Amino acid sequence: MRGAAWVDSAQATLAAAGRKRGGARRAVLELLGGQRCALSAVEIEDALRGARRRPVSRASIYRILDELERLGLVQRVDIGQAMVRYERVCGQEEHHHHLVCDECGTVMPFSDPALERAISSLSERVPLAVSEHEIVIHGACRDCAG
Amino acid sequence: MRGAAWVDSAQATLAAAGRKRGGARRAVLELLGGQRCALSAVEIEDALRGARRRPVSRASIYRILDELERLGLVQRVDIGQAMVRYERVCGQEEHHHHLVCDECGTVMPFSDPALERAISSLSERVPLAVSEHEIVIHGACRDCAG
DNA sequence: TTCTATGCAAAATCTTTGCAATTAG
DNA sequence: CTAATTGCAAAGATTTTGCATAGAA
Repeated sequence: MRGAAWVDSAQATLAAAGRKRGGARRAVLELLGGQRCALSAVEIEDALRGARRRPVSRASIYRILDELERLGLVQRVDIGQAMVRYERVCGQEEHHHHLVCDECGTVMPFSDPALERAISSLSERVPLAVSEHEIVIHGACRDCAG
Repeated sequence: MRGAAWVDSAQATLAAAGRKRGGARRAVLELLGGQRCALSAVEIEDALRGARRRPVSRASIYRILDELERLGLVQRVDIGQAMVRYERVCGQEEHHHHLVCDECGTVMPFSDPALERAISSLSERVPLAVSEHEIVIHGACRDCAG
């Protein structure tokens, strides 16, 4: 699913849930739609204030992200720094995990079929009704490793 | 490595780094030594105040955890809730990951050789000098799933 | 004595909530 | 008109820092 398609589908889901269309939420949706990887609330606020987009107050950003998460349109990603990040959910075809550079904080996506197989086989043998999983690989990126 | 052995080895590492022995740090070390899985700073504070242990101020807990992490004696574990947890590092033989119940917040350890193989093979093909990895599986525990 | 360790209080972050004003349907 | 949306400000929660005192070597 491309970003624009995700925005449309998100708007439809929101409408079906009885929500109205506000400018703040639209700005957040469009930003996330153009994003490949996870952003924190603060990064979203800065991005919306910086560019030619509509500035959105931080409280609204948190409320909007919370609602999008409840509707399954974005997912929380915990990759450290005691901060929550969110990224859009696009179904299996874009399922991925994260590489984090502990030096500069850069986050990159990756995916690996063998890893997914190992996880899904494991999920059946675990004392938990598994809903999702998250893999974070830490290290030094090429720039920082020198 | 058992908990007591880890405490001793941690004390030795601290001494080698020129640190002196304070009561607050000792209490934190002994608590972590007896722990199988990750604790947050607040959980550590509560545990130390509650039991017959020595109460330690929160600021000291953060400073101590930070130092232990720099010395490689504990590692941060980011399992969500926008909160950092720490657990002792015991070498490969106790390497594990985490199951998190999103309902009640319970955290359980697990390990899986197939998963580790997939990760280590992946680590060589990734644009990052990998230092560690973290896997979190979310879901509902048996109590909460009903 | 000298440098580390610690507690307390204040500051800095990140996140949530209450309330009033605005806006979509 | 009615309910959802939003911003602002205040409250909460987690983490960090400054400073003075206590403690170990």
